[in-house]
Amino acid sequence: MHRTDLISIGELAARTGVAVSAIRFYEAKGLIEALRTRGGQRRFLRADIRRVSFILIAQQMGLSLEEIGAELARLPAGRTPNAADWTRISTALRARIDAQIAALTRTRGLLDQCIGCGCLSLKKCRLYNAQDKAAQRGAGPRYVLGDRAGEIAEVV
Amino acid sequence: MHRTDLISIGELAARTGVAVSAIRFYEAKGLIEALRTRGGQRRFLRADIRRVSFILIAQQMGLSLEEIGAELARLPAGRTPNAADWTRISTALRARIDAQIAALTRTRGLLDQCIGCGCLSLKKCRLYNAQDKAAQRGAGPRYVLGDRAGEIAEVV
DNA sequence: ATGAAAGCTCAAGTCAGGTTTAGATCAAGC
DNA sequence: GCTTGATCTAAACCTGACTTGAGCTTTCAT
Repeated sequence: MHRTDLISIGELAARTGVAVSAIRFYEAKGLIEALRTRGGQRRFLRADIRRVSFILIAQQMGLSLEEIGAELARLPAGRTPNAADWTRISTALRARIDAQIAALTRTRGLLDQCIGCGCLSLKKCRLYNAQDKAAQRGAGPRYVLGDRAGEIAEVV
Repeated sequence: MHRTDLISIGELAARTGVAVSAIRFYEAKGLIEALRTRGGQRRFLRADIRRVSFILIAQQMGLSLEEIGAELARLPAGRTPNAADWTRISTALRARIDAQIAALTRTRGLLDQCIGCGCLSLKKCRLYNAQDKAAQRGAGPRYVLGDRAGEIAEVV
């Protein structure tokens, strides 16, 4: 069986469902590494499919690329994450999800009290004042609006 | 009682805990409106404190500024949201939060199955596939990883 | 040997939700 | 009247996670 050990960026992209540009981006960020052909094209190891998979899954769990990079960097010498690594990391992720769910549930409870109250007063509103915001992930910067709540003075 | 009807941007900022720059930003986005002094400085109605409060709370519930703007625009002639509006909107928000919690709970269940599995195979991984992130490039409905998944999952 | 497809680099653009900066002007207390 | 602090505008900058474009080069099947 002839199947080469090295795959092109296009193949890596196709097999992971990630755009070619994203793979270059990950490489630039140091999340993955590539060998080069004489002509300068990238060649990846098959194991990198797994590595990219790891990135995607971890990302879905809410880790930033930076955090993912930190996890990957912790592995010995460019090793691809294996089962043991995944267990360690996914266990940590579970805690994270638990916290997110708890925060949302708390918010929902407050919202229930708010429905029909209509106070819309920052001073009184327990919903607003609840410290835990729903930790939703998405595109763009999330500016944590932090501890300014103390400054909020009397509202109309 | 002398208390002016109109407040400066600084006072609005202080009373809502929002930065002055953010208030100008909201105005630019059409979320709030300001009168002007002869000299060109903004003057807000006291009711705008409530309006900004609405923005903050809705934001906390996960609405984007665009969505918030749409809600505000729906109110008659620059009116500030009142109790009835809030009830309507917060009821909708509750559904949204319910959905978020449901999604997270589902993910957590999958993660539990994943912990210790360590497959990291995009083809098999129900966690990843749950998110339904299909690869839309090129020909073929390759569900990522394609035919060589066995090879890839072999690390386990 | 050739022509299309895929790849390369580097710079810049995108979106959200703002903040920062610069230089000028306004409002108000003494 | 003067000074000080608040405000003004416009534009640039920020993070994160990428994408897009321009202009060339490499690879591969025929």
